[in-house]
Amino acid sequence: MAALQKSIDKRNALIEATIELVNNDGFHATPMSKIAKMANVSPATIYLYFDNKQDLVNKTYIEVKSRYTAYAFETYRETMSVEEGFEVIWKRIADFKLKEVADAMFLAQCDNTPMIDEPSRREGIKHLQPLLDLWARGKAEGIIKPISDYLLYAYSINPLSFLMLVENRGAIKIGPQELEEAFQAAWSSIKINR
Amino acid sequence: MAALQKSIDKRNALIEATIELVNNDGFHATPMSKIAKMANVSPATIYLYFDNKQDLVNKTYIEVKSRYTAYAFETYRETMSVEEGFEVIWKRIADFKLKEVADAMFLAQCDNTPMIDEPSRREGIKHLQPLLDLWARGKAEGIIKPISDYLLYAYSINPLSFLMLVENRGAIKIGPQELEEAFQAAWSSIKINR
Amino acid sequence: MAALQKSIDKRNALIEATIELVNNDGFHATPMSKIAKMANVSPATIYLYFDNKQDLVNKTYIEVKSRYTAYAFETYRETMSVEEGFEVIWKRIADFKLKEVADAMFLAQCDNTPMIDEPSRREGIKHLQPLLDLWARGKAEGIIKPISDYLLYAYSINPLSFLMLVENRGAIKIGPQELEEAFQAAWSSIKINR
Amino acid sequence: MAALQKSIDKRNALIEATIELVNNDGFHATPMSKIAKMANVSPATIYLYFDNKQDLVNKTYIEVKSRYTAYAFETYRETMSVEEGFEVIWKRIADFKLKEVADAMFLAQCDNTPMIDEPSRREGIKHLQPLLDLWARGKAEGIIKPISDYLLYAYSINPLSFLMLVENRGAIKIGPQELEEAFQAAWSSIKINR
DNA sequence: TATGAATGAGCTTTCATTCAT
DNA sequence: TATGAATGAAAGCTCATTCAT
Repeated sequence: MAALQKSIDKRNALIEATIELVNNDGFHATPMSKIAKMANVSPATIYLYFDNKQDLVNKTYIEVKSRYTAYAFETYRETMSVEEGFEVIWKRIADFKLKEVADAMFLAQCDNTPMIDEPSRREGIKHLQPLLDLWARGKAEGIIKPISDYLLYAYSINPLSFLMLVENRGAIKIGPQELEEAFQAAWSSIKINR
Repeated sequence: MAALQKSIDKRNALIEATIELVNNDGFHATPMSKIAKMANVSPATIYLYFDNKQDLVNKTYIEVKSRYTAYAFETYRETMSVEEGFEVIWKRIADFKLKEVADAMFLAQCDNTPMIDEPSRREGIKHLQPLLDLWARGKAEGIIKPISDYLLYAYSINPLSFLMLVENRGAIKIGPQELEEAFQAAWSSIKINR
Repeated sequence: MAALQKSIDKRNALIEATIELVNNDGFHATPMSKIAKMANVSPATIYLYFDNKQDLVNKTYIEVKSRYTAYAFETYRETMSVEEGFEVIWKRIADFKLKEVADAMFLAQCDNTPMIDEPSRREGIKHLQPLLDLWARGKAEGIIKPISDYLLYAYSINPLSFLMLVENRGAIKIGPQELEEAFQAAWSSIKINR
Repeated sequence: MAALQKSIDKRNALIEATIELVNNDGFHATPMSKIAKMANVSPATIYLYFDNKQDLVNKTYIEVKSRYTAYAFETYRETMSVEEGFEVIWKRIADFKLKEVADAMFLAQCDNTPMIDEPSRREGIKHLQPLLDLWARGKAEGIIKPISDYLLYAYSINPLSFLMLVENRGAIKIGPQELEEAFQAAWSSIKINR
């Protein structure tokens, strides 16, 4: 039990170190030895938990992506109306991107870079299903535009990544008002106008 | 004259090789020797045109970014109405992102990664001014929402990068219809509803 | 214990390889890879023991210089008379320079070249103090000329470096007779004539 | 004539640049391109005057060595007595080493380093003959010790190189008094005591 | 004679990975 | 399970030298 916990702790420490270092320097500029040092283990120990560097970063990606989706859907219930459901999910996602900055930046880098392999990428999207279901419901009810889910995502969810990045580079501050404006922009872009 | 042209050709070949290889493998996974080989020069020759690898990628970024903005604004005239102007610019940008795929992917990687240094990043944004001016006009005329330019960009322009990426990974095909839908989503998100 | 010994052995092998190769080819003409090969380690292993090439040569210098002074003063006792003391030290130095040829040549190159950094140079001279003390005593007793220690060194000790070099280039042979002549010349140049 | 002069000027500029740069950085740390730049010529031009880098430094050595000996013997006449002759030559050499610092440092580096090839080294000593002749005369007259010329050189001439070096590193200042003391030490070491 | 552009070879150093313990 | 020492391979970069002009 204690031994198992220690193992889990080490694995976690490695994942966290990977996130922080890759965020600062990028994947290839981050040596395994540095990750090991930050996680307080020997470089050789990494290979007890992961096959190689690519595997480490793939697994880190999947882990972070699943934290992201878990957070996104935690308060959402399928009984909610489409409008309410979307707002609940959207605000959780915004929350995550603005508060869990390290995780969010890591995902942004993974998603725009050839650093993650395809299988892991696919694994990462899996858990987005509840949002797709909500959209399907919204389309059926004539509330959401009948367009590709990718378009819906591009216009309602993805802008949050961009906003998180520029806030992080110090260009803007996203307060409650900006958040509300952002939500209105997101909703405007995908809802059907009557 | 011929000598000067040959120099320009070599510099260009290096820039193009950098774009293609960084797109495929990422910045750090692309060795200078590979760039040299693809540009048909010796590794040492790169250093006649650029100070070092960082300088090469910075200059490539600035070059690509300026191609992008030049293309974006080529058919836009300040005499156009806000609606017309935005549509013209938006469609040129969409065109660029979907046709000049290599350039667009390169920019996406640069913008989401710590691979470009700050001065070059700032240099890169400079040429976006006409769009900001148009938005200012639109806000004054009560056509565009009075919100931060970053928000406007996040919702009306940036989604195109995401769409380009997923199209490139083979997930979707952006045809004329999807483009029109995307434009409507973009415009909906930033225009004021009456 | 055995591991520690192996570490020390490797470090020593690297130091000895550095001396030999720098003697033959000079500092900059000696690649790290050649040093590694001669010490029977991988090039990367050098960097476990030394920060970089400059550090390797600095540390080698300090090591050799301290062997030199240790040898020079080993049989000297402060209870000896000035004459006896000087003769004892001088002959030990001569011994060292003529027998430990590799070490002596290495020092000659370091001392006449910008290849060692200043801090290491200063560190290297530290241990010459007993000779300076002996000279101070000699001056106080009216046996040694009251002139700068640098002058005393230039005329009584430094010529041995020159003789070692020319013997090594095959121009002369320093036998017992030449050594005695050299000692007389050294002593003549610094003692006060009555 | 003017063309010839220009050629000679370029050759000289290259020699002088070599001396200065090798003094500062050492032979191998001095790139041909830097020498070319300092001499205000193209790198390719060096190869019109010298076969390669080794040849350049060899020829520079010979040139500097011959300046040195020319200076040393300029005021000496074979009609002078041994004592007077030695003093005249010694003081000229001291003058040279303390005033033509760049030349003297360059020679010190060449003489203690494997950077000059053997033929050039031999060529360099040739012109020392008048001093050897003087010593032969001194030995015949019972004024100079009947010992190897190398020993005489080691004790009477070579110390000046050491003194020049330490003065140059800022450790001492060689004024008229120190010079006289040095001369006395030199003379003491080689003259026969009666 | 003189050049600037070009380069192949080789340098120092780093790093993902392994291995003896 | 855990490690620190070790390394082969490869990276970025430099430089003596050449070549087209």
